[in-house]
Amino acid sequence: MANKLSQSLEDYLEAIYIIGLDNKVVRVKEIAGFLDVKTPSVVDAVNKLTESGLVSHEKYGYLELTKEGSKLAGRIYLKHEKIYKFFKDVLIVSEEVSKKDACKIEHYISKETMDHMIKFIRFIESCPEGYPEWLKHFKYFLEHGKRPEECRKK
Amino acid sequence: MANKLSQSLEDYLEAIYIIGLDNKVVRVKEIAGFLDVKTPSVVDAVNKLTESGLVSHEKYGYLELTKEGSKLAGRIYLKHEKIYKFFKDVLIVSEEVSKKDACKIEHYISKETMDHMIKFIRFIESCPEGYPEWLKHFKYFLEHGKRPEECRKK
DNA sequence: TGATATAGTTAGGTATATCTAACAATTATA
DNA sequence: TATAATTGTTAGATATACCTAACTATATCA
Repeated sequence: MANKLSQSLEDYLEAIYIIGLDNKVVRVKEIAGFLDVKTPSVVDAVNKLTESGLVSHEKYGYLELTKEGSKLAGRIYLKHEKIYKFFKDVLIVSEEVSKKDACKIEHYISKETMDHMIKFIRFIESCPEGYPEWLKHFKYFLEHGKRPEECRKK
Repeated sequence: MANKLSQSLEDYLEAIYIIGLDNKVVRVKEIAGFLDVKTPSVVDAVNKLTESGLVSHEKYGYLELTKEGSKLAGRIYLKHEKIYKFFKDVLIVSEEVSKKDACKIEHYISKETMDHMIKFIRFIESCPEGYPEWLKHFKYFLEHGKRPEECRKK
């Protein structure tokens, strides 16, 4: 049914989803604030999403995701969360930058790469020793530009 | 001097750089083939890059990167290479998909994340035991959906 | 060297995604 | 409840990045 969305439309859809998560009513103005655009841009985008059957919206009223829209938005948001987590917890990137990069990259990463990123996180979390030694070493490597002694002399 | 380029213009600049790497003469038609667009699109883009001082191009003649253009293109290409390598060698993603994703993501990744990715690769390569045990385990985890025995019983 | 093939350019069109300014509907309040 | 404030919409402009079709320059070779 719904064709592939542009980056921009994915952003609008995701914004509606995220605003809705806080049990907030979703309005055009909210979305504009969230995405830092003006309201006519939101109206345009929402019209397109409505035509695609992803959003329902009566004029001057509130906005809601359809079942299909919600499913798709959820999938986009999940990607966002996982990429964010990967950058922050594996690559030890600052929260702020991890978030910013995830916002962009979520639109472009393929299924396979996403899948492997998720499995990498799961791999780390399944470490029987808790936080993996090697990841501690990577942290050290980042901070000091070299491996810790215990590691190098092996 | 040169303002930040759009994704599209970065792609054109990088294409010129890559075609040039093979000691090939760079022509409009080559670029069109490389990026899978038509020649008028290339002409448009090249005009913009010329105006920005990144490319020199006499009408109906060959194309060359200026010093500045070459430097910038090299930086973009380096990102591409590193992201590709990270996906392929760390996340064990197929070559094809790693390449495709790197092509997109190179335009959006921030300095910090890029830097940490590069350091992660360097971290792995500096492993005193050669190919790290934990990375072998991740490979196993990917293939079997669980950690290898030796790892779990610890 | 003149005809033809190839490559490059120009002109003009389409789609997306933004904006401002003007206007309309809804909501809040004096 | 009439008026003002807020929110949403429409109309029309701009910029990017493509495209096709028509045209022009350059290169090839008969």
